[in-house]
Amino acid sequence: MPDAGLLLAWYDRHRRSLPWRGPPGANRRPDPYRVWLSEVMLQQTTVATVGPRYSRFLARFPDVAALAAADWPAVAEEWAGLGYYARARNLHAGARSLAAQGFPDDVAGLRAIPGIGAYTAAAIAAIAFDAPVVPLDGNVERVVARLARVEAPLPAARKALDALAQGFMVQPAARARPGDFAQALFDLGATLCTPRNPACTLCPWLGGCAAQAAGVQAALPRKAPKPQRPIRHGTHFLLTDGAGRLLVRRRPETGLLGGMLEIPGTPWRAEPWPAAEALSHAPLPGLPFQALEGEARHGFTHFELRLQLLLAAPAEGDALPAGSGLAWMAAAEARAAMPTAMRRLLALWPGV
DNA sequence: AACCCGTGGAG
DNA sequence: TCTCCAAGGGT
Repeated sequence: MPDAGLLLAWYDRHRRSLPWRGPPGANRRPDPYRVWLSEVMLQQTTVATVGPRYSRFLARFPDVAALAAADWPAVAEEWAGLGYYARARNLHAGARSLAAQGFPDDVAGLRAIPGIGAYTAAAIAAIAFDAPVVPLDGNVERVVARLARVEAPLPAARKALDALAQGFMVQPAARARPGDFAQALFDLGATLCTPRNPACTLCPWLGGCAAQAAGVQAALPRKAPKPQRPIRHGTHFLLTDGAGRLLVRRRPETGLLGGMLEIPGTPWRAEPWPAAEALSHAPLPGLPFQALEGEARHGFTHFELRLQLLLAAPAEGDALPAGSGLAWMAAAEARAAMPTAMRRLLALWPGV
């Protein structure tokens, strides 16, 4: 493995300025809560997306105590649109547990917090507590696979890549600055050692890269092919009152879009719903529904969703079924608290 | 091990 | 339009 000092020297000149990073050369350890929040928010989510959302979340929930004291609807609203909502549920539950226990400062303790896996535990330990570990994320996998010219495809190659990555920590330069070394690897992977067209001529490790020497850098790391996504259909029911409010429902705590607000509708299945069949799932019986033009499309990780929308305006005073979880909410407020799939559905409605 | 779990941007 | 992918984790 090449010289860790070369990468750190490059990082000191080219590091990205990001909201969750302190000023260059800061000797003060960052707040573990902020590192935790940023790492969770960055899971499978781009830096560009996270930037403003991280700042907004932190302004609303500035520390563990504030997040622990919040109720779930407030946290869900703050996370709406970011995806992978289990992250928010775990963050919230974790804050409530940490508010009493304090923040663990090693990998094993961090790993026990829900939503913190091998990567995030290593990242927090390295960045917030100077633990001599290398967090293996997609960037580090790519960088290491190229340096060592690992031809085996992911995810099977992950263990080998992790062993190679941890090997950097035998170097005193890396051990002296574990948090900076981890973030240097992230920045290298994000700005130079990119998935396509890596900028090898600018790389501080140009001389030590086996893939570049062989001319195969752009083809690594190899990945197992992904299964194709099936299509699912649903029909939802937009009920409006005379005061600009919508009938909304909170989804079950676990599973897809768990704990988030939704427009009530049918289950999502492979076959489209004939209107007559869909109506048996309407939240209020016997209403005259009008079909809205068009279809909302939304791609999830493992299936493609196509939704139709039926519109009705219940008579004032129509009672909501007891125990249904249905509630009236102002349209703008509801939209802001909903996941993207539901926002797309609402966009079919000219009312907002 | 193989699935499940969101979203937006780049190419 | 379509594929790929991003500071992954849980089951």
